[in-house]
Amino acid sequence: MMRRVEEPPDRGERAWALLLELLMDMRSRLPAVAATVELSPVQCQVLRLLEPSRPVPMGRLAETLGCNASNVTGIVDRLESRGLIRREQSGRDRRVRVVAITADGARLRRVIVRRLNEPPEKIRQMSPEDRRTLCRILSAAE
Amino acid sequence: MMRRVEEPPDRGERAWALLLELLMDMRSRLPAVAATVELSPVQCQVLRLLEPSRPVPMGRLAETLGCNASNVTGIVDRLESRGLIRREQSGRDRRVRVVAITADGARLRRVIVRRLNEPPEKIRQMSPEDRRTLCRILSAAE
DNA sequence: TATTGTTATACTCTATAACTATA
DNA sequence: TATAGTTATAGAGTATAACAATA
Repeated sequence: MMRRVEEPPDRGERAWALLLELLMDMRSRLPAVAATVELSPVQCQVLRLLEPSRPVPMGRLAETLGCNASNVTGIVDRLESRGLIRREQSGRDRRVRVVAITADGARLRRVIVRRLNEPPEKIRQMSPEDRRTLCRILSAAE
Repeated sequence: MMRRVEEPPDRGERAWALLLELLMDMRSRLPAVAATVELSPVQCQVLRLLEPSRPVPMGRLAETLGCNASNVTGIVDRLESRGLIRREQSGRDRRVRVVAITADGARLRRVIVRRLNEPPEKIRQMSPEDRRTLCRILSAAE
């Protein structure tokens, strides 16, 4: 039986395995950055998700974080008690509450985003051409 | 002043920003897979780190997980009480304890690895050529 | 009736500090 | 003295189930 050596059957397993490795390596990055601003990893993640002037409903936060809705209550409580975010009423549906970032929150958010965006060693060591190619592929995958 | 439009100054920020987006998206993947085998995310991660016949010292686990050594005690306690791993003495230095995976642990580990390795939608949708290129670039970055 | 967010509960993760046993 | 791992403690994250307000 012939084996096609040049192109083994693959639905993306190998590409994903390599990305997964990177993901696992980077798993301690968010906690590390969060610690520099005295936030927990999830709190940091929520702040990052809240673009200024773009309030997000609690339910959607739970979805994005992949956690139970009841947790969001506590996470938002703690961020709100530090004045970084604010709960607001959403127009139509009076059951829905949205979370908006405050001025203080936005300032801290900029610090967080800047630190998270600092590319790790592995990326910096790539050739400019590989980086461009990587950008093209990942942009297309959005 | 001339601006080089084709190649803006960049130490990998954009490539990293795109990867970071993907990684943040994938952040709920480990918890999801962990839940299917009734483990916590860290417990799942530890099991994944423990290749059969390759015991790992507690201290190195703490390092890899990016957490305090005292946490590893509890995490290892819970995995050990379920018979998935075993603490053993390390040869030379009698202060060091290594963690080895059991037969039961190895069986569960295979399930975990198989589920984690299932590539997500974004990867599957890439063209075979893009996937090959991605593999090449990421492999080189190891 | 179904849905959004909250509360109560129980367990896990986390860092800090103090401890033990080795080195 | 320094290091590897443990214990105690306190705060945060997590899921489940029961609940209030609204749809």
